[in-house]
Amino acid sequence: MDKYNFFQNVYEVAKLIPSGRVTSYGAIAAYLGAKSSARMVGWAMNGAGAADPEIPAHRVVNHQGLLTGKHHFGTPTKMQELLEKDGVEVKNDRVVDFETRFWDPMKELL
DNA sequence: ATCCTGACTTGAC
DNA sequence: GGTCAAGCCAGGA
Repeated sequence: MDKYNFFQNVYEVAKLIPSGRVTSYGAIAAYLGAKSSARMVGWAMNGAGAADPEIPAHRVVNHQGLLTGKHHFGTPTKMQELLEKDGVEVKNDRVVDFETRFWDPMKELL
């Protein structure tokens, strides 16, 4: 645990993201108290596929709603497919109504 | 030990 | 309103 707690927290929060909702790295980072380390959230997500259960990293996008991490999936379109499968409409590598579908752990999870 | 890179964010021009 | 630059932490070479 200890310093690895951060990564674990990221996984926990990511797993709590409801279907059809998306959040940003910064939001998770802020919830963990590491708002200045949004990159670490993305880095932590690097082990999302290795985590158990697997982390729905496709529900985590950047603050713009852009599928920046889609390249880290099997294929560049995998992330979009997963999002659409969750009921999230994706257009031009961007989540439609991102602000409406935005899930803030600090407010929703609290 | 140093340098570079990265799934980000914010601020300034 | 778009583009550039800096800040941030951690890990790999």
